[in-house]
Amino acid sequence: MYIEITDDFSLSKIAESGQCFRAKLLDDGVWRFITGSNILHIRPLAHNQYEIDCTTPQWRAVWLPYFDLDRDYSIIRSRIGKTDSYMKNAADTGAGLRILRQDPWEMLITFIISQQKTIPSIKSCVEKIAEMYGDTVETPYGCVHLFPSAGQMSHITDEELSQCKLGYRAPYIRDAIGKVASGQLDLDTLYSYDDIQLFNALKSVHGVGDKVANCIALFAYGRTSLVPVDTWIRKVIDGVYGGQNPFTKYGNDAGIMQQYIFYYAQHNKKSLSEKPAGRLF
DNA sequence: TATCAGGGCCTAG
DNA sequence: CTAGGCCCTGAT
Repeated sequence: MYIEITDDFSLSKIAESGQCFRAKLLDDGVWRFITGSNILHIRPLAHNQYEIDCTTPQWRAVWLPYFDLDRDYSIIRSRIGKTDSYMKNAADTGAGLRILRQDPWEMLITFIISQQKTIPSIKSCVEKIAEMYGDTVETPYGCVHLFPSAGQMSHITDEELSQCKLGYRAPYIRDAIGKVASGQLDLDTLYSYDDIQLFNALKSVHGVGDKVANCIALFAYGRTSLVPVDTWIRKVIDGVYGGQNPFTKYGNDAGIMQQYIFYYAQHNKKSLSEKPAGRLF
């Protein structure tokens, strides 16, 4: 079926944004996204039109919230003040990015893995886990491995875990599996928690620190006021903004600004030597 | 071939 | 509170 999306929406930028690691460009300009047991094939056409291979109820129930399409990102971008020129450049460059609402279990495991790894390395780990333990689904574009549930992963042996190239993170993953599979940590109930409660609950898992907890809260639970500070964001805060956090003043949009800047800094390293708004110095 | 840094976190002191 | 170690991969 066909749909129209008029707000900011770039599949390539979303796929390269460092928040999802399994999105893939297939043949014929078709993108594939996976979340939980849902698989979407989507092809951009002209005039904001997209061809998709799911039903209207599936689109509304799963993919519309997944892509955060009820939020108007172009308005959010337009509210960036002229005094914050670096932020404005980042948002102009990153226009089309969206904060995804992804599966919490997959994000918990994925962002534990992410520490001290490059994005290509994270992708290969996640893909390996899906191949080894996830359900297999046949699609017109080939077979897809879903990300395994905590229950499915609870049977993994230590030897199998080490095959996934997790390194020192293996015991962290083991702890996450144990807590979630046993019900000690119920990721669904966390939706009803406020930001602080959610943050603390996530940090109860071994290997989940401030940065990873913020990533899960932002990229799974849609907590857009939270800002994960990784090495790139750190470079921008220190090098461009003189150590002064530029995100807090954006309130509920702070996490979205973080995503524009992460994308901008990663794809345009020269930007790290840009001058910010003159008023800041 | 060698070296470095990577969407950090834990532990020891 | 801070420094050091960590398991491995992709990039240079």
